[in-house]
Amino acid sequence: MEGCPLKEGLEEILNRCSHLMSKKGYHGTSMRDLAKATGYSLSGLYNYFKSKDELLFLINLHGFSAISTTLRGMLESVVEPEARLYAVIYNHIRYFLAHMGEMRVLMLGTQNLDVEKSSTINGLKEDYRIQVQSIVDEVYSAKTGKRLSRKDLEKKTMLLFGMMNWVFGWYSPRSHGPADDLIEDIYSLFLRGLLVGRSKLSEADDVRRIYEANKTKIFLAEVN
Amino acid sequence: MEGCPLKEGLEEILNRCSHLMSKKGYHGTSMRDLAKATGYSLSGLYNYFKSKDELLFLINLHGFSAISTTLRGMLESVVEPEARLYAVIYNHIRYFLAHMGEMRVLMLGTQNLDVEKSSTINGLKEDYRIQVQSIVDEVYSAKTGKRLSRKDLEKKTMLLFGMMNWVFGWYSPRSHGPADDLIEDIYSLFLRGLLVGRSKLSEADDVRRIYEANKTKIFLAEVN
DNA sequence: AAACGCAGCGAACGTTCGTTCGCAATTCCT
DNA sequence: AGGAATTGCGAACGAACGTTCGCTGCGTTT
Repeated sequence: MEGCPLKEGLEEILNRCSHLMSKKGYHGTSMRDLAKATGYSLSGLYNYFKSKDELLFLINLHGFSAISTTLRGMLESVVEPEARLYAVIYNHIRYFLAHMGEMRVLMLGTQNLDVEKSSTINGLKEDYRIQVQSIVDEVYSAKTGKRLSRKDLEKKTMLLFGMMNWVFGWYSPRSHGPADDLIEDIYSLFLRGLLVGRSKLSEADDVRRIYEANKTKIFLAEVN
Repeated sequence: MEGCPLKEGLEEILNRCSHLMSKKGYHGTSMRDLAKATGYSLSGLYNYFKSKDELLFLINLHGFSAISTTLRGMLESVVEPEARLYAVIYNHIRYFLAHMGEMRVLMLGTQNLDVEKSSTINGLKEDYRIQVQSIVDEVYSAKTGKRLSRKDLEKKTMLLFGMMNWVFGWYSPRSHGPADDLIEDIYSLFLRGLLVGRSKLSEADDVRRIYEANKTKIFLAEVN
């Protein structure tokens, strides 16, 4: 993947804009808000991107390129399958925490973009997913000698992404300890859970029956 | 928790509105869009809620009350710690999949609501989290004889929520198989990962160093 | 039968939205 | 030095926003 540096000043603008958008959402953040937050005038912003859509596109482009590129760089120097999995998680969480606003915007999706822009982003997203997925594949094969089906591989990988992406919603170093510990938690939980086979629960059928029986009685909590 | 039925017709309105909002976001969905989707006129909608804010509040209120209530109901009939954990996951995923739009809106958060409304919602959210967390506590104690620290307990619980909440972004029965299998995947991965202790990786320090060395070289992908 | 309250609507309100335009200042290239 | 491109801004545009108003039916109560 080729690279080109960002226009002078644009990266800082993207940062501040992501930060705002991550709180209020794309439509909830106005160009006037963005102007105020970046220190530019409303019309002055249009020297850096030619529409609000393009701003969202640039944030997504920058984010996915960056996290994918740093991962690729790391993997060049790491060979052990387990260490490669660790590197994936380390890179993702570290980048995530250092760029909360940006990553939050990426998570909100690109439904607002036109087809061309959003398929460019989807391509990058897919590339990154494949990178991570192939590491999961590697580590599973190396440790068990068996191979996961594509369906299972995809599912496990997505569970890993779930754990990693959800941290934005709850993690604070102050109450949950250093990020490196969090990374090790995710690594341990995922790796152990991945390698140990599926565990059947004998009461599973009972649970299902109980759910079906209960699900009709749904009420709205009374709010005085 | 007391309950009261919803105003006639409101539940259907909430459903359709959540569905729209889950795609475009709160600010991205206009009252005119909602009117069109529900079949009411723009002004007619105001007979069911007195502002767009209140609509978002009602969706959140209904969602969190429902999932929390169904869980409470299930847990009354399930005693084995492992089965209780299974019930938590089963309930969450099943409800999630049956109410994708609503749940997606809940995930987007309540930053747009005033302080009173959003703290009501945060209370419900917290209640639900505590329910789940105490089950994780139970199952860990029962199987290991030890007790997790509050910090660790919170972290593990949040990793579970991450796996469960992220499904909205990728799961489709057609390509990933039946929901019951997904539920068992999450259950197995989480339970095994939870019970097996932390696994130290000897190369962890190397990975950290490599990340630090690489992270300065970030470029924007070239987009012809 | 009269009075009332409720569900529903079209039209309009004031505001805010994303974007454009014309023009000044600065920087860059030759 | 001088023209061209870039960076910046205030003012204004039409469109879309959430909400309100006054009115029409309609079912229920008195």
